[in-house]
Amino acid sequence: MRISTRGRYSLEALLYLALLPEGNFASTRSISENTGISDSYLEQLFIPLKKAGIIRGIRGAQGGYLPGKPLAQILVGDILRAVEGSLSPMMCLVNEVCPSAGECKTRHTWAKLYEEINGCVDSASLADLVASYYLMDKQEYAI
Amino acid sequence: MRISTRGRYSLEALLYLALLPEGNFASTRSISENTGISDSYLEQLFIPLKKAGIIRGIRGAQGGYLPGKPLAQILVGDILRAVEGSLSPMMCLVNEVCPSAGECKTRHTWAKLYEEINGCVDSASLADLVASYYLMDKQEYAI
DNA sequence: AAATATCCTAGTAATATCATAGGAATATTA
DNA sequence: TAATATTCCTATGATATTACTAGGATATTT
Repeated sequence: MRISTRGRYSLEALLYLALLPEGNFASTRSISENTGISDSYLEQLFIPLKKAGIIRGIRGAQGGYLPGKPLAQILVGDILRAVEGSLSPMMCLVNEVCPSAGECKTRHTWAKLYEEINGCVDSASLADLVASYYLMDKQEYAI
Repeated sequence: MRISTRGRYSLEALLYLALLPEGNFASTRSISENTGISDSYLEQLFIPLKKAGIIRGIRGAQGGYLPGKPLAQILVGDILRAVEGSLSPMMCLVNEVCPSAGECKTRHTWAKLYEEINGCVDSASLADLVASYYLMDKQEYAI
């Protein structure tokens, strides 16, 4: 029941981009230096993130990446699903083809958990994370 | 972000035991025949479930397994945690030793998700699953 | 043209998952 | 008491997933 490093690194990298001054961008190299995430691994993660419109790449020398849309429109769940695939606790809920869905005694349990997970990760946007980062800096912050 | 077959099989097997007439028990062999789960794999899963008091084993010929306490006291979360370990989406929340917990910008996100997951799986007991199984049988049941 | 990036694909090492196998201990039954 | 059926326990192997690394093509800036 873990979020892999793909999801963790992606969220950390995106928060890094989100904290840049509006309109600025950063290369994988500089993100790597500031976050400790391998830059070649970051490149790999950025492919699906770009495809999902979550980041935008600027090619060529002095290029880099920046958020692909307003921070309030980028949900934590969007980032995680882009790099991790569906957050369903059970594959049978994703492949809509499960033949025994009708008589499955546990399907409801998984379906509810699936909803809760999506609801939770979709309840916060990057804008929210940025806002609570500034709060965190000013006052003592307990988890 | 998946529950593995350990969790899935365990819940299915326990629901099977829960649906037996009060006080009855079943061998891994018969559970296997009725659920399609490999019996040697079931045996493996039953070790931690027994340790957690969720099931009780009766040794010898004509032995078997039965729920270890009243169904209302066996939460879905108890079963899953027994065989899967912590349901935390991020290991750093479990090892309380994360050195950068203080300045971690994403910890709150994971902590909240962790709470939601535990809250969800702990909101239903085996007694609840049994009850909704009988409902499911009587009326047409949409997920 | 040289340098610096993104972009894209392949490969590899480590880890986790999903079992299977075999045997010891224990209880029942004949 | 012997045979049988079962839990109990450990080890091992196969497969899948994760977590990277490497290298080169393409684009842009200087």
